[in-house]
Amino acid sequence: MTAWISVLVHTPAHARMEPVLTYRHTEPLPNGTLVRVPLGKRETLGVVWHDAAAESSGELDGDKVRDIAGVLDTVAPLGDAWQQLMRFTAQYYQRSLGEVALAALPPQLRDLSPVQMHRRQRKSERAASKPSAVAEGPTESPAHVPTLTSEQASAVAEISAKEGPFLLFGATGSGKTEVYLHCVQSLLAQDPQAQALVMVPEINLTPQLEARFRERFAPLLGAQAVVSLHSGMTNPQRLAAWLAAHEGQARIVLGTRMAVFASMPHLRLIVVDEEHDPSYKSGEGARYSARDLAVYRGRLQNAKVVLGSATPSLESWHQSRPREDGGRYQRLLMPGRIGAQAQALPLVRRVDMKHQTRGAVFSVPLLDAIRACVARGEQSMVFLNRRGYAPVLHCADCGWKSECGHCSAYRVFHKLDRTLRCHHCGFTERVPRACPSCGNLDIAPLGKGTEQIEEQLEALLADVRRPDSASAEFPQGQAVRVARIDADSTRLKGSLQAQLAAVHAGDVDVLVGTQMIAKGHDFRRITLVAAINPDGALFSSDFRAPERLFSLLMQAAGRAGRDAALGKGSEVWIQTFEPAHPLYAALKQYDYPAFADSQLRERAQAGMPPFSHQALVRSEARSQEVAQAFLNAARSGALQDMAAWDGWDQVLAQVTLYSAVPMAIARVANVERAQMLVESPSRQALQRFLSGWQSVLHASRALPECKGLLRWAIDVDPLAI
DNA sequence: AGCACGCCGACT
DNA sequence: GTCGGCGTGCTC
Repeated sequence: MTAWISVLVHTPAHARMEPVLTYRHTEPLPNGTLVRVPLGKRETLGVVWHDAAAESSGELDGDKVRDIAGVLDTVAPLGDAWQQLMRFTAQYYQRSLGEVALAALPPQLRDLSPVQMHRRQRKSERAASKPSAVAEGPTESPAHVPTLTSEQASAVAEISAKEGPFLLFGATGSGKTEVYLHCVQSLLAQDPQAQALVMVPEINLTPQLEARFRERFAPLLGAQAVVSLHSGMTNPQRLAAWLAAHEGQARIVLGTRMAVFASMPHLRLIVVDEEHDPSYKSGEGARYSARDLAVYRGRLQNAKVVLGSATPSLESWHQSRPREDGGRYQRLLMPGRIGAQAQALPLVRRVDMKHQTRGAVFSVPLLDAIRACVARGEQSMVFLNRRGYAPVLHCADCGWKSECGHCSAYRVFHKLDRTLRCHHCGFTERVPRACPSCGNLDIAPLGKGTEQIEEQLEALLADVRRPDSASAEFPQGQAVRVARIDADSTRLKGSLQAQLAAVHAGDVDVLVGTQMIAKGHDFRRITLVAAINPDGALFSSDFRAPERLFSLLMQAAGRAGRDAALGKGSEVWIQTFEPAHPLYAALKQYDYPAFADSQLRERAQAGMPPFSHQALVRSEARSQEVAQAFLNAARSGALQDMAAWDGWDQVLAQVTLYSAVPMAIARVANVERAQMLVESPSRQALQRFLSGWQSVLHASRALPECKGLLRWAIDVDPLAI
């Protein structure tokens, strides 16, 4: 018997190829079956996909059809819900189904034959059934389960009683994680098969989350019931975790945005922690938002969705307005801080830099406060979102600046290894001794980065001794220890964890860093947090910059005073030229709702998201002219060539196409980039427009004026414009 | 996306 | 003389 099998393979949208190819097999195969198929000269992974909508339309001569090379029949077929999630993702983010579905599977699935696959599964079965391993003990004593505060308890109760999706608006330190743990626990207790998915924005945050969930659930369910899924894992680890989720042994899946695509047949709960975090939006391939897909997936699989944040995205905040005003999420409030909750939140102090020495990195009052903090034996955290020593090197004589030859950006001065480095293309050179343009020896750094902050702090605190540090070895007491944590200091694997451990151990008095240190890490002894120069975001052309700044400063502030005993005197310092700015005023009151509401009013007035929906088409070429020509050609194609399409005028009437502009950094690694904004008050109209426009975009590529176009891509719901 | 074929520049 | 750059074309 011969059956014709439709198979989805990894094909990007721009390849002129049907997303589903037809193969021959001895028997019919159910949808979602993983197969290996010959494709050209190679063999590749495919998913059986009989779908009326995606079925290859054209006639195809029988002798072209090849046989399926193998069926991965030890793996259960991917379920309907997973297939539907792939269809939705592909359609919403304007990518081919093949690309989305195959990219959502663990990479190693692509290289394993059915036999190898079977062996792999046998191996992990044996490992799972061996209870002797130390880490695996249901033998361990049951974990201590803390009693919930009344706030936490009522959040848990609401989540269990209502349908959601929920926006858990909880201040930093209000114990959101404990709410997640309880929700997962009651879910797993109710249903012996149920699975939960818990996502965090960053890989750095997975170890502590995993530790917390393991401690709580490994004694109840066994260690193999909790798995992680993120890009820091090796391919075999990822495959094993993915299979455990797919087969249902893994009851709890923890991970970064990619985990939203994990096959979880019994999924009943999805938690998106720090839901506002931009890391949930993918920047490559299909530019999906794992947070938005989580909400969709929850509806699809009848799973509860909990989005948690102390500073929700304005989109989610708006969605959680009262139901009678059209809100679709249930807003849950947890304003209190636990542990230190009796204490007030850290006092926010604004320093007016207009009244400080021009060019000074540290204002006098901030420096005094840091010195006092050190003298008390407490820790401070100094925060500047710019790594390196100085963002640019400058010649005062001829005006030369350290531009990158390949990008429209300056190379950053890194003093430690005496290099000029481009943060966009990586181009690195030794710092020249003299101005490369005029030979002047007097070239100077302009602006400041974390390296410089670290250096200056060491000098400014050189005379301060740590309290009670005098010993035989150090009769005068020990010098203040300044440490820096940023992408440069943590380049090596494991060095972030090591540096964090040093801070926790009290080996550091003053911690300098980029936003890396503002996120999630639970520093207990920090009582002073300072933002050195946060003003940049206030007048940025990016309309989301204030939202991000507020969130970042709230998170940074959340690092201070977490220890109940020290919490009382904690302070957050903001050095600013705009002390009266409403953003800082709202921050001082820790009043996210006021800030959000004022931002939303501005957005509504300007017709910006969430009151409109956006997509961006980006193009790359060797020249800016070609990059823009492509966008303009596609634009006129939409307005003219497609005018005859049935109903197209109604779509166009609801869509605004802006003109092509160079991107903020127009050239990166000698590639010119341009973009075009598409906007509509109706999400559906935008979707219809983009779907219809695809063919014109593809066709525009062939136009003579677009010769040399390197690539283009659509970004639906872009985060930065 | 892979992978091949094919036609022009600097090097073992 | 080759090695190798990436432009173009094809895959059931």
